[in-house]
Amino acid sequence: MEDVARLAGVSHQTVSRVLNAHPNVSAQTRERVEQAIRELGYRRNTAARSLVTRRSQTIGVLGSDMSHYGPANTLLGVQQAARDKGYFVSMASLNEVTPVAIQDALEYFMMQSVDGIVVIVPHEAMFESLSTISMAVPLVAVGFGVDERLSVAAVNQRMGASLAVQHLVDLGHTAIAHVSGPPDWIDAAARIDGWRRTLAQAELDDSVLIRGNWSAESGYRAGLELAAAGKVTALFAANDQMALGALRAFSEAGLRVPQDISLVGYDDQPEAAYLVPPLTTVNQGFKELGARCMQMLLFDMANGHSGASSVVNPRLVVRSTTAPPHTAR
Amino acid sequence: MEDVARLAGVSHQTVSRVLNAHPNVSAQTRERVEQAIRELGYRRNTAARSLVTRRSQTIGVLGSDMSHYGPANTLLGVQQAARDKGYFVSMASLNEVTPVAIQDALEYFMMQSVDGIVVIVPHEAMFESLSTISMAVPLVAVGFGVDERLSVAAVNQRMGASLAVQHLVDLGHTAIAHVSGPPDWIDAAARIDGWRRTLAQAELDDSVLIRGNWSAESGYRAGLELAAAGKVTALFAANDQMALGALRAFSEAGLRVPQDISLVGYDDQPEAAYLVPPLTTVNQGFKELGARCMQMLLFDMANGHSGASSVVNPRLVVRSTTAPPHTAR
DNA sequence: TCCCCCTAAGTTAGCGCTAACAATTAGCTT
DNA sequence: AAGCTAATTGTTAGCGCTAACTTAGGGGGA
Repeated sequence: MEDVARLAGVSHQTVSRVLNAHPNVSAQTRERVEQAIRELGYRRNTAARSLVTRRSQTIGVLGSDMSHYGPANTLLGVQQAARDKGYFVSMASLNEVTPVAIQDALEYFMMQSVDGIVVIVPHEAMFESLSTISMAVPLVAVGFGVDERLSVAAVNQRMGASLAVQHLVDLGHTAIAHVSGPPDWIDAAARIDGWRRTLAQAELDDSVLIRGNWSAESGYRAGLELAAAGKVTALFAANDQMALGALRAFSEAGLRVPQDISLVGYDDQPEAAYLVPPLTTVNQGFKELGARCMQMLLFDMANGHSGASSVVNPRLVVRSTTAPPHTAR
Repeated sequence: MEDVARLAGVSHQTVSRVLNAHPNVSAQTRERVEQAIRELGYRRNTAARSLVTRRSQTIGVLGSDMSHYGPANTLLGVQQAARDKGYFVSMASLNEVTPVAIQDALEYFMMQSVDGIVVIVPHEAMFESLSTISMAVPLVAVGFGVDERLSVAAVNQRMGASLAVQHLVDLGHTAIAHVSGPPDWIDAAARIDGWRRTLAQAELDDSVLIRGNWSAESGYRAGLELAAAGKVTALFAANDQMALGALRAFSEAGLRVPQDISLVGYDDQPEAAYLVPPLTTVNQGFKELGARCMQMLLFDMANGHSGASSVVNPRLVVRSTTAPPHTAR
């Protein structure tokens, strides 16, 4: 910085002011300094800066199940939003969701003196751990229910499920099944709940619930089961992969989609538009979720813990796997 | 640190010595200091430490395609290894593999003054970009071929493919097909090559190559195609998902696995053991890969750029989808 | 016994930056 | 024209740590 100052013929403090966009620098000086910075390829030393400002410009992201579409994309969304806001992202991932592992990971972030933490661990167990821990830095949890002890950013899963189911109801379906994710996943539970409530509101039967595990395989098995029973005209799958499995099962069983049975997925994975037929599904907007996370975290970092929540509304994407029941060819 | 020193009745430098495991501290003093640290819950300030030592204890991990099994698990492996070695992990992910995006991400890491960089971008295009860039900090690339300009840690994909194909050859198969990944992925190309070479060595035909895209869907289509043609008795799929798709296609086509057709996957994803029948596949050892990455990076960080390479050998996991051709029931 | 050396501490300086304050200049107002 | 304000720049101190140097106390060999 001293070198830059010398080259620009100013003091190091003026260079600092230029870098921090301080208002009281004349346009001419600013230009000279910027020129010198470019010329020398100067980069500010983060450590020195952190030492005096007492912020690291780093946020910690704690994750688990990163091989799944939801968590992986939430991480990407948060990462992108953080980078856009000038923050660095440090990550730690949990192999197992236990209090000890969580504690360790948080300790690791404290050692790094992160300015804030985002938690992407979509299990009920995490919520319990988190709500008993008192944190030294702001923390935003992704996907949990509203709770004043925690700042939360989430996609409204119940609404997403409602959107899907209501769409089927509106088309005239009266027997609508659901293949769910593992119920210890918060999102899976919320989607089951949304499915159930929407059916209740329409005074329809909610007895056909099949427990899946997110895999195409489990969707396939569910599809086979439903085709054999022949009791429903529509299926709401808790993710696109299970929908894909079901699609195959239906085709094997000689059921045409959507003429004989309608199908709605969840996630709007890129391939959803390219299935045959293209899958009606629910888009969760992970970019938006990531941006909201950062926004909340920045707010909490500025004003202290808020316990607020920010809910992103999912969007139904209607493609070709849904139609009124028993459509003539 | 001053507080700790006061409580332990020593100078702050002695505290520093204890924290850095300096030899010239008496056991008794060390104990007193450690006690004081525990009592006060003291944590060393990373920024101050970085400022004087000129290292950030942070490595940057540049990734892409994090929704795929390989990249995601490599990231996890590197992350774990880094944490074990006392390093923090900063991540940046690429939405598109272009020189500009790569340059931006590397610049971002330089701003953070990372001590080293790991690149997990399994595309040919990345290799070209990287080998023209000269880096200010050590960089280890994952999965590229050996090249003295780059330090590389990789799984020996050709060997993995060989293991799979040789296993089929040893069982007596003479017509062995391959469903590959997209050929701009380095791993996909290497597996094709391994398949081809092993067949050549056994003087077998390598004409049945089907280009897949990693998805179960593409494996399914390949399976259908092969079943219809009826020319091969074995299929080597470039990942487990495609193997899964093929498995279903074979079953639809009335082909029994392994009696009528043998199948080998690649990746050894957790679910591979639970397919029906359990899938013979190739295990890549991402933990080991991550550890090797860190080991090389640490070496390069200590001794300057090495251009060395470290190759992890994959392991064939024989389960139930492979058998000699045309086995009687 | 004396001196030297080795061990276990303490003291000092400075890493590169920003905040707070001080100083200078220019531009008004009266 | 004196005096005041505002805008711009410079000077100084210190963030919390480690490296390098300094000091104080014991042994052990001559």
